Amino acid sequence: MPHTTAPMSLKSLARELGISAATVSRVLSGQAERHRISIATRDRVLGAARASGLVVDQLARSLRLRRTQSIGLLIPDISNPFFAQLARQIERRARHHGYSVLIADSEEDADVEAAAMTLMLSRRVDGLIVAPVGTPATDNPLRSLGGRPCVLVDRLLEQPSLPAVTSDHRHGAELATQHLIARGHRRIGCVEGSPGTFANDARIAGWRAAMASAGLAAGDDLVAGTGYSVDAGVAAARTLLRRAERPTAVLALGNVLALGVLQAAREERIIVPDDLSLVAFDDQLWAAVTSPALTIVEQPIEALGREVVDLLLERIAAPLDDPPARRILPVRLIERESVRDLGAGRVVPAPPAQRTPDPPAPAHGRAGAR
Amino acid sequence: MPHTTAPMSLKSLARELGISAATVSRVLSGQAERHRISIATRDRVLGAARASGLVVDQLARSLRLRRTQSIGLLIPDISNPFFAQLARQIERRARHHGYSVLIADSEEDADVEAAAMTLMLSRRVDGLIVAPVGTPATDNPLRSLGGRPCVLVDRLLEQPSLPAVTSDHRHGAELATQHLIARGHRRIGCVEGSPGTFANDARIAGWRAAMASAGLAAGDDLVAGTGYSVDAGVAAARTLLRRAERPTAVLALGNVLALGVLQAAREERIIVPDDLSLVAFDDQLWAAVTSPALTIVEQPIEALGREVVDLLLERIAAPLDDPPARRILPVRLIERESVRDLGAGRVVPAPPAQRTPDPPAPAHGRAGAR
DNA sequence: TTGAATTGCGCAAACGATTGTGCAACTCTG
DNA sequence: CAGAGTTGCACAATCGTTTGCGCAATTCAA
Repeated sequence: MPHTTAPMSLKSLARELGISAATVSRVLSGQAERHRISIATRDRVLGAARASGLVVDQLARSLRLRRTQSIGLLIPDISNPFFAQLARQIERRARHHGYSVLIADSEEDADVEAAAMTLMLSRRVDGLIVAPVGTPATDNPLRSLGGRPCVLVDRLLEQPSLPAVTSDHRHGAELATQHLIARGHRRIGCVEGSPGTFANDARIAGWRAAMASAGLAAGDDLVAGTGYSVDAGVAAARTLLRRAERPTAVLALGNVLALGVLQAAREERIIVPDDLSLVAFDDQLWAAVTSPALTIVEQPIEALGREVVDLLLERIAAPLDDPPARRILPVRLIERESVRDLGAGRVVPAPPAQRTPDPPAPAHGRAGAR
Repeated sequence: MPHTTAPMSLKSLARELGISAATVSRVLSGQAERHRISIATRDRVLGAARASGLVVDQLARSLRLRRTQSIGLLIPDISNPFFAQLARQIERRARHHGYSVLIADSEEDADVEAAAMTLMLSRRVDGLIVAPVGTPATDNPLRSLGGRPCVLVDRLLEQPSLPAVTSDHRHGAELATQHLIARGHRRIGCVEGSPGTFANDARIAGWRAAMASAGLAAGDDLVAGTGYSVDAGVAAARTLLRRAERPTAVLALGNVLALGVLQAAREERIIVPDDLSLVAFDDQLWAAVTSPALTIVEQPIEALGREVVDLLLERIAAPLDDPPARRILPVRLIERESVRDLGAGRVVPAPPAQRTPDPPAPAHGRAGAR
């Protein structure tokens, strides 16, 4: 029978029962045995607590215990599907361990990030999971968390050496590039996200490595991009596609960027994959129904969430475990229809475009529905 | 100069300065004037606070103030792009007003929802924003929040009469249906999400109304669907597409469902929009690059977030404002390429096969050649 | 019958902030 | 120079829990 009006507290329950708050507290926290509370008293407390719908105040509890049973999550853009899914996995795993999650969106802005982090620390989160915007300034809270553990996710940082969990961005890019090279592509461009962030730069490095070991040029004229938005993707793709020597393939270092590439290609009347092959990062539900269905480097989002939470919780339980562990999770390539096989080693220059209707592509790989 | 080791508190700062915590508190909260703290003391406090990187403990503050400056957000699936965007807007607006957001994902499960809500209440959120899973049981916390305000979003509820903000789901469905009817469609199906949830049912009602006022049948044989997932969408679309009298158009009551429809159509070798027109709900970045680009009923997500936060904060500031306001925000139709014009008023029957009442599962849909 | 052991629980001090009240030490005023 | 007014801050209670310590009352042993 819920009292709609009663902001019942442990204290008031104790008063009603004519016993001390201490006893109620001990009963409710299962310490009845250890403190030799009589069975009778215990049952009376339990019964009354249930009947009144008592929920103990976590605020007061946290204050006393110096532990909030909550963690902070700092994400650059929660509306980016990759981070949305990651956030979901993290929240789910944390809940599984009895932790709540305080989420903030840094909007890829270092100041917002710093402010949000300070706020979370002032709310006494037990630990922090951060996908950092970039290398933090010296007065950034990331550098002096109040002794509370912090684990990075998706993006590593050199400067403050913190434990981290990411997927193997570099290898993902290598895989994608090798895939294209094996299908005869020689000029392969990159539409990048935010230069300077770890995931982005690692992917660029992977691309460069693969190109180099195939003896191919990987100059700056093959890279463009200024951020993880569709518009930035469109602009970058346009730049690349208008180069004198147009790439026959591009890597889009993010699924939102792939949308930009697709859109730019439409505008320029360039057919994917006939005139331009495309490999994108981060699988999404819709990646199988774009035209064409996208070949994708998939990150293990669920594993990322699980690992990062577990790692943080380990640190919370036993701090000061000095060597900041780094877990790099494997990625895999999902082949769909956005890559054209140019045949053995031949570079086929793109023909002057002319719009052909979209072929009724048959369904292929299923989007990663978890 | 950040003390990496100092968990500085207002209290300890006061001790260091040789003054009382009361004074420090008053200075830090800008009450120096009102309490006639001398300029000298004020500056000494401010300086020391800045130098030591002091952040006041919000836990203790909240306990004393009986106000946490935080709100809870309960979402059925944060990885659904619609809710992810909504969450972002809500978090952003709340932050703008100085509130933090505690997010939980109910996974469309009433028990998880109830547990999460209880947890949030025990963490003393000042208010709650909920997209409810369904009509809550009598012992659901939604029915007896501890006197704290709660605003629903996206989904209304009849039972506990709470203020709410949604978009005009019903009118959106009417718009979409009228759009199709105006283009000559007569058999228009619905792929629904979770029957019983408000948004879903309102859309169905809108569809029925539009069909009825055009004198068209809107029977249950034109509706299918069991949830907001791609797989559910595929299954529902398959059911519809295999009916003896196949619809010439379908409404997908959610963007993820549209992906399912697209996929099912591929499998059945039915070309969109040539053989089947499609209108979906909730615009997404990728909706413009699917094949074909999707005609969409768009919800004003930013406005939804803004309104729901503002409404909640009003309630927090001045509770007991009895009439539970409901704000219904307008939607609009974005025309793209997934609807075919069948010509003025001509009823183009789907392949006029033999009239079989509800065949459970005919072998395979005809190859939609025409 | 008495001292020791056991049982069952309450007292009170934290945790770290906020705030109404009080009280010295000045500064005026006449 | 005495009383009144002002200035500048400290005291202590409070928010709701948790927990070390202690103390009555009962039971037991001798």
